[in-house]
Amino acid sequence: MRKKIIGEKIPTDCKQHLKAFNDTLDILNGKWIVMIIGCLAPGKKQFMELQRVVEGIGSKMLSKELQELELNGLIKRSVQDTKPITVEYELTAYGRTLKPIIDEMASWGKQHRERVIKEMTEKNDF
Amino acid sequence: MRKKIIGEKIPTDCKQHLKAFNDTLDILNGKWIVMIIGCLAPGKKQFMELQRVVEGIGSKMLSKELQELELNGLIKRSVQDTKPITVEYELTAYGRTLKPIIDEMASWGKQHRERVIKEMTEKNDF
DNA sequence: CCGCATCCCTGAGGATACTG
DNA sequence: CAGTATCCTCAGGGATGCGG
Repeated sequence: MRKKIIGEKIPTDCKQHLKAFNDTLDILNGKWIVMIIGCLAPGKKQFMELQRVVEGIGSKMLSKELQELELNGLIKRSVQDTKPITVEYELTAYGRTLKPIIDEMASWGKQHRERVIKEMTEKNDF
Repeated sequence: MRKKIIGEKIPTDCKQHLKAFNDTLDILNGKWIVMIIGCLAPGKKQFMELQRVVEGIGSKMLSKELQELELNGLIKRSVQDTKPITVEYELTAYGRTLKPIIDEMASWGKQHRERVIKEMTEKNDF
């Protein structure tokens, strides 16, 4: 069975814009994806290191998300033939092109959170 | 039970950046959310109009997504006391602040799709 | 160390039917 | 017209255990 690289959420061919948006959304949508990207941003890391840093993720999910990222060309996997085999993951240049989007979303989310909290305290709604 | 406005995907308080990102992601994540926003962009619409334009969505989902959007202050709901009651939905100014993000994601997704397709045809991988 | 296989559970989302 | 209620499905994701 082929792996899904490009999502197919939209049934009718309405609005390419939408399809394109959903492609991006699908990629960023994994529960740990962005955290992994963030952890990989400073430099290459091994599987174990990632699992320790991302804390909370199981090996299954980590491996799965890494595969997805690799399929999409966002990270590079390289096997080192050390004693017990080790594997290094690193962000590709292409992977870094996601940063502006992630940052913008984070920025919007930050001000949104502040906005919501302000509203709540004003209305004394809790 | 209180409605969820701000997501709580991240357990430990690691990285505010991440939390902020996920707030935005949660909002945009509904299957129909962006399509609804897109349909509302040109101007106000009624429930039925939306359901017709978005085609494929059921009334349950539409109503649920609209409520979420309203809770987040992205759209405004106004009841008209016409013969059989009608309701109008419209994007708020705040809701429009999402446009840059949506556009950027769509743009990235578009070039990503092209990139993937190009790779596939090159490798003759299918 | 790096994963894959397996089982299980939860929640998003669809179908359908019903009210004001 | 504008929803709400109910039931059902299915894929995302967690826990655990095994093999190279």
